[in-house]
Amino acid sequence: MHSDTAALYDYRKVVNRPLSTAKHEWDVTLPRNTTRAEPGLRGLTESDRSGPLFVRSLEKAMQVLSAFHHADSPLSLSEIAEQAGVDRSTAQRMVHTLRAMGYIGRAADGHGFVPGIRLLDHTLDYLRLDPLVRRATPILQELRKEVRERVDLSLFDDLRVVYAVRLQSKRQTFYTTLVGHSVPSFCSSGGWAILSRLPNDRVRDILDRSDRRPFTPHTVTEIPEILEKIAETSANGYALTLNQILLGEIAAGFPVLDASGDPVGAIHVAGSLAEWTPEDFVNRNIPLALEAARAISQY
Amino acid sequence: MHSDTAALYDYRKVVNRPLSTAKHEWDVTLPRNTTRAEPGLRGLTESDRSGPLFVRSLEKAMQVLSAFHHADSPLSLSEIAEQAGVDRSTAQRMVHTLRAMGYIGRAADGHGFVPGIRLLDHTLDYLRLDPLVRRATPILQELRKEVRERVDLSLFDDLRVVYAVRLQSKRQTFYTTLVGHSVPSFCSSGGWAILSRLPNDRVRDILDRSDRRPFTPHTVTEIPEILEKIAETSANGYALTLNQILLGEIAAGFPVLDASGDPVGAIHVAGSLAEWTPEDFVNRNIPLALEAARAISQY
DNA sequence: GCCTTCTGTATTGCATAGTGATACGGCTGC
DNA sequence: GCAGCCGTATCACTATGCAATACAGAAGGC
Repeated sequence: MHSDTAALYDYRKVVNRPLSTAKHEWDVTLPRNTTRAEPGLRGLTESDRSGPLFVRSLEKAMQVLSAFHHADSPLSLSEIAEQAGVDRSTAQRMVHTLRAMGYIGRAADGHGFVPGIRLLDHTLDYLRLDPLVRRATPILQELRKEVRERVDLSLFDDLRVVYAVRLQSKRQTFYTTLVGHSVPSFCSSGGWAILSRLPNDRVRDILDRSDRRPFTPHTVTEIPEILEKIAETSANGYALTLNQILLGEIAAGFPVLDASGDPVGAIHVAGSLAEWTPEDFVNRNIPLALEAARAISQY
Repeated sequence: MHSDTAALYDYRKVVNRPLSTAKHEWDVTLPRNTTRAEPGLRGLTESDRSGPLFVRSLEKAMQVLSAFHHADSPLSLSEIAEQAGVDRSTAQRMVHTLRAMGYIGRAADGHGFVPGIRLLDHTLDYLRLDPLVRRATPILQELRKEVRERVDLSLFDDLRVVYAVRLQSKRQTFYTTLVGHSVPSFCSSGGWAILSRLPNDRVRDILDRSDRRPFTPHTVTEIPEILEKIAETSANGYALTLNQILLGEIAAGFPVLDASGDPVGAIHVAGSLAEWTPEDFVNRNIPLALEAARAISQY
């Protein structure tokens, strides 16, 4: 975990963060800031960024691709330029090149651009090569057979956790099926599970830097309260969240550790409060999931 | 569908295709060439590639990222350089930059590089913004409730179809859960379903350009026979494959059409020949899936 | 033990490759 | 009809990315 702190990059400085404008179908089923979590702060400072090894045109290209992070429909060239913080000419060249390679496509109606299917090839590479995903997948499938609820694997990425493997239950919303979706560490069951295995100062640092806007009226946003929850999690060996990200959702998170005992991800079981009392949910699902999390961990 | 044929790019000319060396766990459960399908031929010719709008450094960067397509473990800089067809210095600069942005990470043991988690952000963008994925997800979930087998949505990409939504059954292998996985059009149920809605010369062209190596002893590889299967598919309105990609697998594929009637993807139902006779499989699952495919189509 | 061969990282002068202002024709909507 | 977008095309300038080369540390052979 400490290995990569040298190469850091705060991409948020260069990618503008416009307010998300809710207007599409799933916005009514999910609080509109569900996609809010941002990629991990990597804080490569100006010094590294101006180093002779840093390829600025590539940086711009990735900013162009990232313009879609805040989009909810196809983007025009000017919109891409604006979102990416580059001028129209640069956007034009980058889009042209990315399009030639399949990383950007045209929208179905011919107006505007959308992410290209070739991106999914890299998704596969990531999932295939990640040792955690490799190890977890069969175990998660076993677990899913026993507990008939949603089961996920999420990966720790600083202020957020990113869903990498998703096994569905019958009740689903759009976002709860998508790989790549992420939620903040500070208020998710996976986040608490991971934070509970991190040193205190690291936890403080993460909470301090987190954008702690609530997802539901019940989202815990005050640091003392979060710390309390994390302490509970630490004592129990798992995290239990009610109504934190989604109203009516109950979720349990279990830390997954690497060989040196550092948390690298979490597995989750999530159900509906309409079907479960918290007690039943815990009694029924926790033991199996705990066992699964231990089996995946290498510590 | 015909809109984007101007921007073409044959990335295979620049990315070497080494033989895949099987040695990891899932290679024993799957034929080793299951990942063989290559990203769609986009054949941007030298003319476009040397145009003043084409950013060569970006091309090299993406080739570097694509080096992982043929990897089954972390890659060293030299390996990346070799796979990507660039010199070590270029690989160094690209890796440095991509790493700073989170698109490449170090392997857990500190030796070599692996794809970075930030790639999953773009996965999410792709899935969120693709109209087909949006429309299909809830319908696929409905369908999954009825037929208790594996249900997928795949997207047409020239010589291959790419899995974008995957709803599991109890019996699973590693690859059958991963988004981004792709299989050739010429021998998959989704591929046949799509080809059955394409004009004849287009089908011929695709078959001619396909690398038609068999996946199993039963894979249909001869063009006349494939054409026959496609004709059947066309007559039935769905494709039925036995042992084509995976031994013991039976799969049905259903074309999904866009507003102008062109096929843009397919949905699948897949089961095990150990549990189903083909007749039962057809009788039990086809009607529901056909209806689902129609509901997703916009034609 | 030493020697070879890998790793990943760092430096530097040169010219090419990317830059960005500016222009154009084709839509859409007022 | 004009205004304002869209995506595309051109071109002179110089900043930017290039590739050869050098380096320290780890791994592996013998």
